[in-house]
Amino acid sequence: MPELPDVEVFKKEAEKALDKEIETFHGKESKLLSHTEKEINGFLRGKSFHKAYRRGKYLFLITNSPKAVAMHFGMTGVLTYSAKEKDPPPYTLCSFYLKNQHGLHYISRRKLGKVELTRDYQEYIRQNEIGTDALEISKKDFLKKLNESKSMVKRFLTDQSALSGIGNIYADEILFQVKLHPKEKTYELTDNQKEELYEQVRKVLKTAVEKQADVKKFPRHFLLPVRKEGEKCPRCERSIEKISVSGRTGYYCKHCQKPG
DNA sequence: CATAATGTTTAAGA
DNA sequence: GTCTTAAACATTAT
Repeated sequence: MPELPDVEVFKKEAEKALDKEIETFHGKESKLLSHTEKEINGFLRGKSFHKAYRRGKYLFLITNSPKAVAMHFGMTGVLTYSAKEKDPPPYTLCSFYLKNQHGLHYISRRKLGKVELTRDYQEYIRQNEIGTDALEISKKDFLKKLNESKSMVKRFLTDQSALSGIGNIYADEILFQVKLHPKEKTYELTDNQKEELYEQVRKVLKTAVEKQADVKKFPRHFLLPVRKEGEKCPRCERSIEKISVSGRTGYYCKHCQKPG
C-alpha cells in the first residue's frame, strides 16, 4: 500500500492529531522503533505535533522543529486516528495517545517499517538519502536526473534517492500511461518521451492523491484496477503480462508498451 | 504447503 | 564507481 499517495492519506490522518497534547506513547520493543518506549515517552510526553510533513514515502510528525518522529511504512504500514475508547486496530504496533482521548495508531502486518525519533528531520532526510519528492521536483531537475541515469526506466522511477515516493505499483501505472516498456533504458528515451514521463509522473500521482489512493475510484484508463496477469489491458484489451524488473514483479501490456 | 506481496538494505558479480 | 541480480528481513494472504 504505502507509496506516495497512500502516505499522503496517512498525513491527512496525522493532521487530525496536530496541536493536541501527547499523553503517552505505547509500543513494544521491536526493530521498528529506534528507541525504547520509555525514551520515546521522555521525548514526547507533554509536547504536541505541530506539523505533518511528507517527503516521498516518509512521514514526519514535527514536535519542536526540527525535532520530529520519522515514519516509514514498509510494505504494509497504515496510520489511523481514532477515539481511545475503541480498541486499537488489529496489528497495531505502536500508538500515540493524546489528551483529547484519541490515539494515532501505526499499524503493520509485516513489521518492515520504521518509527524513529530524530532531533533534526532535515538531517534525517540527508542521511537516508531521500530524494526530492516526486510531486515537488521541477521538470528541469527531473530531466537532469533522468539524463544522469544509466538504468532501466522502472529502476529510475523507483530509486528513492533520485526522486522519492514512487514504488512498484505506481511505477507500473506511470509506465503504462507513457506506453513505455519497463526495461527500456533511460538513455534510449526520446526527448518527447522524457517530457511525457515527467508529465505522467505528476498526473498519475495527483490523480491517486485526489482519489485518496483508493484503486476502486481510479479512472477506467488506469492499469492499477486490473494489474494482474491475464487481465485485459484497458487500452487494447489484450492480456496483461508479468515481468521481472529490478528485483520486483511488474505488470504491463506487451502490445501497448513496446521496447524501443 | 508453497508462493508472492505495495519496501529497503546489503552482498556479490559484471 | 556504476549497474544488476539475489537474498534477507517479518509475516500474512492466497
